[in-house]
Amino acid sequence: MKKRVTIQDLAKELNTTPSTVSRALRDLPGISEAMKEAVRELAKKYDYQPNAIASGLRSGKSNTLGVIVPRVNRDFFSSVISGIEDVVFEAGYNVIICQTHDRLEKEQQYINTLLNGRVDGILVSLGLETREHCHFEKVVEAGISLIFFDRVCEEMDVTKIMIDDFDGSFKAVSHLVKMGYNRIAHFGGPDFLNVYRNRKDGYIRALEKSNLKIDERIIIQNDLTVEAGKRDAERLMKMDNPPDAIFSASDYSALGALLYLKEKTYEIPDQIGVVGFSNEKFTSLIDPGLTSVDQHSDELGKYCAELFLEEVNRGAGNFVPRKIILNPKLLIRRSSQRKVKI
Amino acid sequence: MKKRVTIQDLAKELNTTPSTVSRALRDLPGISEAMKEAVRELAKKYDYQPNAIASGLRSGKSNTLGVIVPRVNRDFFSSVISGIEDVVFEAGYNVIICQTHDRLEKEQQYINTLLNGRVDGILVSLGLETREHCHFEKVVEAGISLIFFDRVCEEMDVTKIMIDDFDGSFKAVSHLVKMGYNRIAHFGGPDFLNVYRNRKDGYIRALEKSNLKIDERIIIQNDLTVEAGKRDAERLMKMDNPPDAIFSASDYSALGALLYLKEKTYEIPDQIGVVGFSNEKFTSLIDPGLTSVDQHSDELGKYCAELFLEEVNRGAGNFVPRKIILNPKLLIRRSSQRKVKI
DNA sequence: TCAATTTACACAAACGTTTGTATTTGTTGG
DNA sequence: CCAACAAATACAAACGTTTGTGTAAATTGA
Repeated sequence: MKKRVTIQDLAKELNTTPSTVSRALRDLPGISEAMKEAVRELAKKYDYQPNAIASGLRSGKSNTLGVIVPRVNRDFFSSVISGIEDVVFEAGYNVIICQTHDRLEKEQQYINTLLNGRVDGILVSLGLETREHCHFEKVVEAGISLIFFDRVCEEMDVTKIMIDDFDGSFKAVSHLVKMGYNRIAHFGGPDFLNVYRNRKDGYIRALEKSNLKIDERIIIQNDLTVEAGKRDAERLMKMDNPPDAIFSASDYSALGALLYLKEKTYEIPDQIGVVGFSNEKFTSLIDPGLTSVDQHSDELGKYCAELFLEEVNRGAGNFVPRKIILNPKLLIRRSSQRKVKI
Repeated sequence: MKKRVTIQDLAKELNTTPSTVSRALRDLPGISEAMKEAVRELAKKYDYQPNAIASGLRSGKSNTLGVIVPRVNRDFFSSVISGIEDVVFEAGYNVIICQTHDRLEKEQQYINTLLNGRVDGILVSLGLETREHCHFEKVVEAGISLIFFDRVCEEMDVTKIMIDDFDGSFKAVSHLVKMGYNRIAHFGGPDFLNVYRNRKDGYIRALEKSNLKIDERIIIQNDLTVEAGKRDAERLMKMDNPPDAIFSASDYSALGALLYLKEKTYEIPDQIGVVGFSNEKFTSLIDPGLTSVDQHSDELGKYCAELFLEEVNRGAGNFVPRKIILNPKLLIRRSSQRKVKI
């Protein structure tokens, strides 16, 4: 086990001091070019690697960014993460990824761990259980930059970046209407999360605009899993007056519905249309292809990262929190393209 | 911006010293129960949070584990990561996830970053480009525990954990043979990676055992993407003597093949069978369902994590590197279940 | 030529812990 | 009652950087 060479070792060999070596390595002013060159050369010779921990302790900066998401195995989130990583890694930051599995407790735990680890910033997309936000207040109090994306905490005065869920829903439902569906059900998530409330509102607005009746009995709130989708599709289809289309706020419950409907040999899209949300990879692979709303996840991640970098570079005080809303895009696939309009 | 309370603040208020407080908090012997209680109480009162950076600097332990994978948006990897996280988080470790996107350069970069960040261990699954391993030697030299999973570096004398790719392939191909297919093509990856070499060997062995001819022309090496699958399926089907089944070392290229075949209206599985590898989520969603080999990804992640914990607890010297091989499981879906045996 | 300024470096403290050792206090046995 | 010992705590150094300040030498300007 090789002992790692430190700044002090370099200084000793050059008959100088750690401070000079440190400044030389970072190319700070006040050091002669000759000395800088000598330091760089020796550092290279010994393959000197700075101790990020020591540096972090002294400077108060860890060059690490924490990212908290419900789960990494959602294409949406893993794609956002890729976007974030691409940008911040270039700027010399590490990324710590934390999965809450939609559990509030995990979220709180991770916030603590990240604060203890002295990350320079935290990017969060809320879990399904999160209705309070005192754990996030701690982040702000600690002077650490906090940015929400997608599922945001609206009460907090920090930067948020999301997509226009209302608009995405509105487009999706308007498309269904245009295809001739006129009794459109909705699967939504908890109302306290911006994304699900807005998706529902967009759905309602689109119906209103088309003078279609809003029927609370076919607006269903569930946990947006495949299983919930199956279960609630069954419930809907067994009603006296079943819907002729389902617009789900999640691709997963849309998939559940689709699987149920296929099993029961409903004709999709002719008999019943299905539309999801998020443009998960599988939506283009299944049969029929599932119409969905793309959230520009990669772009969103990059944007998040850039905002974070700007915020840390400007210092907490000199940065005005902002809200950024990206326009989503409806991707029409076969599950909603009725050939025969009734 | 609230100043964080330190061990020294607590010591001052209790008229004692930092060392006593530190030991009290960690419940070390040599401190009276009364003092421990007082310290704990005050720590709670001020919501004292230990500075992990300072602790890491002094103790030489960062309580962080680095995980390097080709990409997080593969179900296999994201599931392994979940397994790892579940286990090590309980033990007080953080996880830093790094994506190489199968690029050697990224892999080397991340190794450096993790070493600088003084992680306590690194778990790696190799990228497709990795043929050398001096960047991993550095990890061992630094005395940091290194564990490979799935795509391992065979030359290195460290713990490796993988699935029995040979066996998985053998099972898959034997199944195809049993279903009556007798000209089975193979999509594989680079031979220098254990997983692809073994999958190919298993394929060959299964053919040999069934006295089927090995035809090099229908053993194809590509980059295992969907596109490659499409392209090479086309190539195969345009041969004079096309195969009646394709066994792919990756679900993605199997999917590509399947999409091409469906587009050309080949009957799957009757005219041609398709089998993939990894049991990606989409395999059960597409139509027809894609037969695939499950790698127990979650279990594998947990196992990795447990081995890491054992290794750090025992200290680098007192741990015998080992090789662990999990048995994979063939999941038979419709894409290979011929109703009519020819 | 000499004070004023600049340049290049050295010195030392600090970041918040952990840990080995010294010291104080209290307890025990002969 | 005092040496011997154990228990509880204090002291101080250390981890490897960064950074504010001090200081000598080199440079400048009149």
